[in-house]
Amino acid sequence: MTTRDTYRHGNLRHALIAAGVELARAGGPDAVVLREATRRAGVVPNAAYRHFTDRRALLSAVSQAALAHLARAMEHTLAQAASDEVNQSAAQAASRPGADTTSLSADAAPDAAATAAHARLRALMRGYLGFAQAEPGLFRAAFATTEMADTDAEAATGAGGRTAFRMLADALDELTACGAVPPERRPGSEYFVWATVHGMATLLIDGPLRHMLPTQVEEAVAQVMEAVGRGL
Amino acid sequence: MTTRDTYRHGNLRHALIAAGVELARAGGPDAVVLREATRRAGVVPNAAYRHFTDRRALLSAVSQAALAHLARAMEHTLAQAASDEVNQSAAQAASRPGADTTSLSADAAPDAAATAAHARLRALMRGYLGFAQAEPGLFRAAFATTEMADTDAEAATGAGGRTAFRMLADALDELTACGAVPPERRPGSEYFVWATVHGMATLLIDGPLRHMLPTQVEEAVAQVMEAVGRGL
DNA sequence: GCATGGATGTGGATGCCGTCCACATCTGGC
DNA sequence: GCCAGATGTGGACGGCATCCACATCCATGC
Repeated sequence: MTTRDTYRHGNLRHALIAAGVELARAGGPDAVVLREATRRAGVVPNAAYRHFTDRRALLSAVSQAALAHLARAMEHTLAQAASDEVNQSAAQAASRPGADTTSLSADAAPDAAATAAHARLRALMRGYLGFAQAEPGLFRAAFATTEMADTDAEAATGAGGRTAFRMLADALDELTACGAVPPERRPGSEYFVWATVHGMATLLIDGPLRHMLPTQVEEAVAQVMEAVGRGL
Repeated sequence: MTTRDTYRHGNLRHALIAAGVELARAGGPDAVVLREATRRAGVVPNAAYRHFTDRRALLSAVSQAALAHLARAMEHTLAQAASDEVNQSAAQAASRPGADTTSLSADAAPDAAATAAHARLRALMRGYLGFAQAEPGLFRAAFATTEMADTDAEAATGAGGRTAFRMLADALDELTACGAVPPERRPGSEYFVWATVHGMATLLIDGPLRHMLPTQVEEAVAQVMEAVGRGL
């Protein structure tokens, strides 16, 4: 379509990954077909082998990109929760005239920091689950590669430079720091949280909850998130 | 190898599923290749189409078989836990001479039933995770089909006629019956448990915990199971 | 006892896919 | 301005899923 005036400088690599992401979005990891990606990039199949040793290598790059999308979705819900918190605190302050609006944590209940940290963790879980539901193909592709240990690799991060897994871990650190989680339970707790949220995601997009009504889904998700909170 | 003296009577169907299970065991769902399965059954590729409309249909049947294997593994650990419990109770009774050995739940602590029910749930979770680790290819194949809602289908059960999911639900019912889980939290709690244990399984076989030492794995698993218990 | 029709397996072909090898072309550094 | 290495092209191979037409077999009904 658009003139490509040569693919030097590694443009083809990016074009192939972008095409692969679209394929994954529409059909999951199995739909990431090397020949189709090259076709969309307006190039002959073999050209891909100058940038990826394998189909698996292309899929792996697509997977990284998908993980980055996941991380961005979580950043988004996290930021949203933060602004909600500010608004809510402001409203509280407004309803209590004379309170100091600038020190948010000091004027609230003693464990305001803990509830805020809990809200952040919940926001991250919501972001994770929301992404899985909004982009099931991308979500599956993100975890399709057996070498998914690269969850913490370079290209799999959001705008803030953190991976999805890292964001969960950081939220747990915050919970521990403000005393909401006993320190002796902190190590390894990201596995619990990640496992639960990831399992819930697969339950929602591939499992028995697949065709539930949105309200029922919402209820099940809320219930699971509460159980996670109790389990920490 | 063995003479087949005709495949009438649907023998070929079973032969193909068996071959598919072996392929899945060795290489996961993608390794379930229709032509290879027919080759192993000593038959021409097209013969498969008399019994399965599709490659996907074959994979689906293999998936059911894999789910049955999972259910059997869980039945096994459950039975083991039951016998352990008997032995332990017997030992307790022996150390307390004069106690009645025949009524196990009556002579123990007030919540003996609850601890036993907890032990059963833990045994099921161990069975789930153990199967995933012992047979990762089969485990992945079990959940490869998008239509995995058939988790509660005919052929996916163990010897006792229950699916893996059902066994978890029954254990939760027992926990509720003996008061270990508040009744208002019971509905939907199987999603929490299943999600956590399933997510943990994928973490163990595909994720960052993949190359952990067995002792570390054991510790992480124990920790997650405790968190589940708290979360219920 | 035997014909017949539906179920089951065979043969051959098509089109897509991943991947390999040899060749063309472009481009940055000398 | 030339050359070497990087990049894209052309053509080919074997494997796969799937389709159509044909062969064979077995149970059923006469």
